[in-house]
Amino acid sequence: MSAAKENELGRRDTGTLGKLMVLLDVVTHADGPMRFTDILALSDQPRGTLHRQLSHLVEEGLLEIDADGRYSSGLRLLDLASRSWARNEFRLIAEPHLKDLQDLTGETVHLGVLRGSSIIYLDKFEGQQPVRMYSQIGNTSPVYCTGVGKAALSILPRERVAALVADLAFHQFTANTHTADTLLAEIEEIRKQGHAFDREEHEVGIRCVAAPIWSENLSLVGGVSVTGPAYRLTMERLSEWAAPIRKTAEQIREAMRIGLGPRR
Amino acid sequence: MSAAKENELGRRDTGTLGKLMVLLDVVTHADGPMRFTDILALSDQPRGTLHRQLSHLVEEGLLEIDADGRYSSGLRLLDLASRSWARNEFRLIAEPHLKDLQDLTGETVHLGVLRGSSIIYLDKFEGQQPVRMYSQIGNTSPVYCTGVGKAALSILPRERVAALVADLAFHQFTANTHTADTLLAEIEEIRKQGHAFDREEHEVGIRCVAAPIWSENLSLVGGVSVTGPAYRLTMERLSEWAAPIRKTAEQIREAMRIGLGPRR
DNA sequence: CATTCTGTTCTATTATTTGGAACTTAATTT
DNA sequence: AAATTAAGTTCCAAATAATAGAACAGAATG
Repeated sequence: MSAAKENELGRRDTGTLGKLMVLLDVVTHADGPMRFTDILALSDQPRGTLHRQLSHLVEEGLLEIDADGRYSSGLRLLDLASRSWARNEFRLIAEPHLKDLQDLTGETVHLGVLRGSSIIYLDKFEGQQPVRMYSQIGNTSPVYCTGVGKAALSILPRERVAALVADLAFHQFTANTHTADTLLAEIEEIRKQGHAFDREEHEVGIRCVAAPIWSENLSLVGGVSVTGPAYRLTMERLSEWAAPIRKTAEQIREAMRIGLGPRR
Repeated sequence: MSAAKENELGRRDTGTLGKLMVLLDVVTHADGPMRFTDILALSDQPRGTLHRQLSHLVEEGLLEIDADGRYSSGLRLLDLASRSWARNEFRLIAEPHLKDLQDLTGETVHLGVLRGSSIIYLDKFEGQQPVRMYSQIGNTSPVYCTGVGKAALSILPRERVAALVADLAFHQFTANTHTADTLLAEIEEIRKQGHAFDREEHEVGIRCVAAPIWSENLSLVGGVSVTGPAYRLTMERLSEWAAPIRKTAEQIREAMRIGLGPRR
């Protein structure tokens, strides 16, 4: 894992909080609970310092330490995130439209938002019921291999896309996963079409269509998608859904203009 | 809101992180986005100090600030929590047992854990039944009006329960919500029975049965519950499920003893 | 146009964090 | 079982970051 290397990559790691957040990242990204020494090896802090930093995080419930002295992330994060999610304005505004789209297509509908070079999934409507679970919500995926990600990139100014792509490490998830060049080419296509496909680029057997959503000043950039198994979601079927999904995205954008702008 | 008062109530608010977490709490507990001045009124920091603190939180993605300068909680929390949830050992161990219980009862099954004087819901298996309850993973509820909460208290030493109850503010959610005295009395009952009922004490029309789960050193205390609408979950029905739910709790406890204890 | 309200920036002072070593305690080896 | 090594914790002078308060700037209000 290159978690410790994040220090060098853009991320703020100065200031008391910055250093603590790096630690929190290290622990939450680990495959399982970490012992003190494991963390020490990844952090470039002296032992005494690290020990106090971890103690502070534990005291605040951001980390937990078990009987064996192993650290894992704390449940306070769940509480904070649960509130953050429940009150998220974008999600609240989009919710009814996502539900409508789910009713229309019968497939899984996702709402995602661009954060750095990842898409964070904010909501998901599956089958008959809204799933209020973190099973997928809160998950992040790379921009370059998700429908929502590519849709989001397509409405950013070209220079911002170029800058973002330049800093990206492309991991080849499937045979169809993009590289920098093919990604930039497809984004031009998406600009014209107004919607993006994921042709099994992230996971074999999974396809999706997505359309972008954005606020006027681009402070919020994301998208909606309809996702499902390739055997059911043929490219023809996906193409049929392109228009309705663009319409849903448009409706959400409009609702945001009204809903978020009363004080503007 | 008494968010700022938390300073006086036990919670650590010294140290750089402690102060920042108080702010994060204030913002995430608010009903909506807060302006700088709103936060200033609840915090006892000078303006300049508060300004920098908020900037740091925004820089780390723990808070977000919109075009109108209003603060709300940041999406980074979702990402962190999603990982925390996915890798939580207690949840992973309990998962198959919860699913079995759901299959058996057909009603909603919850897994909760005691944190301070609240129960945090860690997982939920929902039936196909049409009646939807408002419950969400990561949500917290007071110990005194939930089945899992009362079950959890019943396995704590009496002096710890007394201390916890003494510091509790009892909000009367329904006509059946406990007060300190009735709660302590019922906990004695639950100790004998091995399971707890929620007789519409939190929400009118919602009942549940719960059984406690705990680790040997009480580092983890929580419970499972089966919850549903009162018209379907008569007290007779709930009583029938008391045995199976105690069995599920027992199985999870056993699985934890093995699953969490290889290094012990 | 003056005035208040709101948010931002600056700097000497103060408090916290740091780094390094010393010190326990647990695990491993001989 | 003693000796050795590793793992984790505590301590304190020095370095660094946070604080308080005032001064500044911009927007909203009368």
